[in-house]
This record gives sequence, C-alpha cells and structure tokens, in this order.
Amino acid sequence: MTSPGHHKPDPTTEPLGFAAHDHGHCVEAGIAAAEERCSEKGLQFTPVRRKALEILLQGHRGLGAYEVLDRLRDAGFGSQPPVAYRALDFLVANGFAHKIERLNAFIACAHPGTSHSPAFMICRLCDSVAEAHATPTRGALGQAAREAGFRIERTVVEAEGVCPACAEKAEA
Amino acid sequence: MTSPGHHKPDPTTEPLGFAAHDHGHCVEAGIAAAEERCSEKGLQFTPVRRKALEILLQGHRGLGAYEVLDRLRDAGFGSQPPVAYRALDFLVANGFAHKIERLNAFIACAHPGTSHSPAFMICRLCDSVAEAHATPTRGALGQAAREAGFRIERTVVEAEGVCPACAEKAEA
DNA sequence: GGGCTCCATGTGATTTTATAACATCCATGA
DNA sequence: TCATGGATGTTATAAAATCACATGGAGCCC
Repeated sequence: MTSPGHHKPDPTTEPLGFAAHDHGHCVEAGIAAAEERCSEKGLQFTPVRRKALEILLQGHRGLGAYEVLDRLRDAGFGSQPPVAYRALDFLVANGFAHKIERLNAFIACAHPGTSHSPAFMICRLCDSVAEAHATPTRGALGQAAREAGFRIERTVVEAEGVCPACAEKAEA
Repeated sequence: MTSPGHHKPDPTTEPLGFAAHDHGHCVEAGIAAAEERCSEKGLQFTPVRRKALEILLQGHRGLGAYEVLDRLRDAGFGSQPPVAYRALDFLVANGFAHKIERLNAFIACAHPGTSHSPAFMICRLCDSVAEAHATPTRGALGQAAREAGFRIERTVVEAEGVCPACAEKAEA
C-alpha cells in the first residue's frame, strides 16, 4: 500500500494536518467532545464506542476496520467484524469519525461538534491524512449540480498526493 | 443499496448526465475515441479491453467489477476476477473509465480524450451517475492544500444525492 | 528460423473488506 | 413483572480485490 523506502511515521508524534501538535491533548479533546455531544443528543457513548474513537484518535491516519477490530479485541471487546463495524458506523453516523473511501479506512473527525463536509488530503508516501473543510455547493461541482437539478446530500472529497514532510524528504 | 419502491431505470434508455440522449451513439463514440487514443499512444486496445469498455458504456452507471466479469465471461472471455480487474485497470489508467470509490464501481468516462479531474453525481435512488468536471486546485480544498504545502496529484470528488428524475417522482 | 523478451491473458488460491442472521444481555418503563 | 428496544456478541457468508504462476502470441535480434 505504501511505497517502499519510506518508513511509516510514529503516529504518536507525527503531524495532524501535517503540522506537529500535542497529540495526547487531541485524544482527550476528541473524547470529551464526543461525550458531551452524546449526552446532549441522548446517544449512548458506550465502552466499545469510546474505545473505538480512542483508537482512531490515536492513529491520526486512515485505519482499516480490521485494524480497529484488532485493537478492540486487545482491549477485551468482541473479536468479530461486526463489533468494529458497528462502533465505526456509530461514530461516522454521529460525526465523530469519517470514512475515507479511497482507502477503505476510518479516521477520527478533526472538527467534531461542527457540522461540515470533510475534505481529505492523503499522503501516498506516509499515509498521513489531514482533514479540511469542503464547500461542495460552491465551485464546479455545485454549479454542475444546480444546472443538472441534482440535489446534493453528501459529498466525498479526497485528494491524494504528497505531504510537505515527504516532499522535503524526497528532495533531499 | 437502492431504496425499495424505486425500480431501476432501463440503462439503455435512461439519462446520461440526467439528460436523455442517443445511447447507441455514445457507445460507438466512446469506443472510437478509445481506439484512436490507443493507436496514437501505442497502447493495445485488445478484445477484452474493448469489450470491457463496451460493457461500461452500455451501463451508464457504476458497474461492479464482478458485474463486468460476468458479462465478459458471457462474451467468452476468462471467468476469473483478474480478467475484469486487469481490463478495468487499463481503462482507468488511460482515462477511458473511472472508478467510483463510494460505490466500488466503474463507469465509462464521459469526456474521453480530454485530460480532466472527474466529479460524480450519484443518485441514491436510481443509481444513475453523471460526470462533471472538478476543479480541485480552486475552492476550499485547493486553498487548504496550498496552505498546508500538500501537493495534490489526484482527486476523488463524488456527490451523493437525488437526481432530477427521482426528485420529481418523489414529489408526485 | 531459433531463441529471446515483453506483454497480455488465463487459472487457482487467497486476502481483505463488509454484511447477514441470530442469540444474549440489560436498562427502561408500562 | 415482564415486554421493549438498543447494544453487544457469535457464527457464517458475501463482496471486492490481489497474489502467484502458467501459457501464448507479437516483435526483434542474431
């Protein structure tokens, strides 16, 4: 999946949005945000769901459902695919995580609490992923949709390329 | 995958880009364009590849690799998955078809010959798909990429929603 | 022509991703 | 108390994609 010659960054120290940051903080913040939103909306933020979100938050990259499943199993939860898929479905449905279609992978939402259309930048060399905001109704797609009479309900916007860190390494 | 109560349109008479059109024509045109481009670029437009493109052109919707495989088998080609995947890979690599990540499906390119970043509008009711042009470097994503120093090489832009025909039916 | 290489095709087997179907448990509340 | 609905768990299976290896033809060099 990843090119040889580039080793994977340590997910606990590497960039979020390609910029260094206090990683421990964003795990806590993500969990806290989810907790608050669930209690507001009467959703059950159960142990598996919490753990699944924690796993995604620690990853800061696209994690496959089966990777998440492995870690859930290690944490003492069920070991069969539906365990992971159901937790992930919950997180995605409620805006705490997103699915990256291009990678068949999941990632914690970088802007929880705010309703938004995510856009992702995926580095093909180190697999890091940054989340930005998309503005689907503006731009060429929005115009095409208006002209065609198509009602957009949801958008997938994913850019594949090279992140700044890998570009720098490649030059060197 | 599709909601019950909406029956699938006949792909031989239904919209391209949600507008009625001469379907036989676009199959021929698509094949002709591919033929020309292959001969220009020294690519082998072999029987399986041609047939695979024909199958996609006749569909005008996302077709799964295994649907394509079934039809290739019916046409006397090999019956194992790599047969379909290899033909599809060729078509995608050379711009004659696109993969729709959201559907794990393939569709013939609506603008063959021109180099472009496709954007798709996918009707969740009738599964029809229209292709538009994306302008990835403009808009919010392009700006985020420039700010982050991310080099975009390829984009996936897919909008899910309701096409005009289905919206009309739903009102009625 | 003989032999070489490259590419395309074919097949069997396997991996990866995702869902179906059904049982159990537990909190809620009539 | 005991229905009810949601959450979790398990087994089994479906759907999507790739690996590994064999065959066969087109072009080319000698």
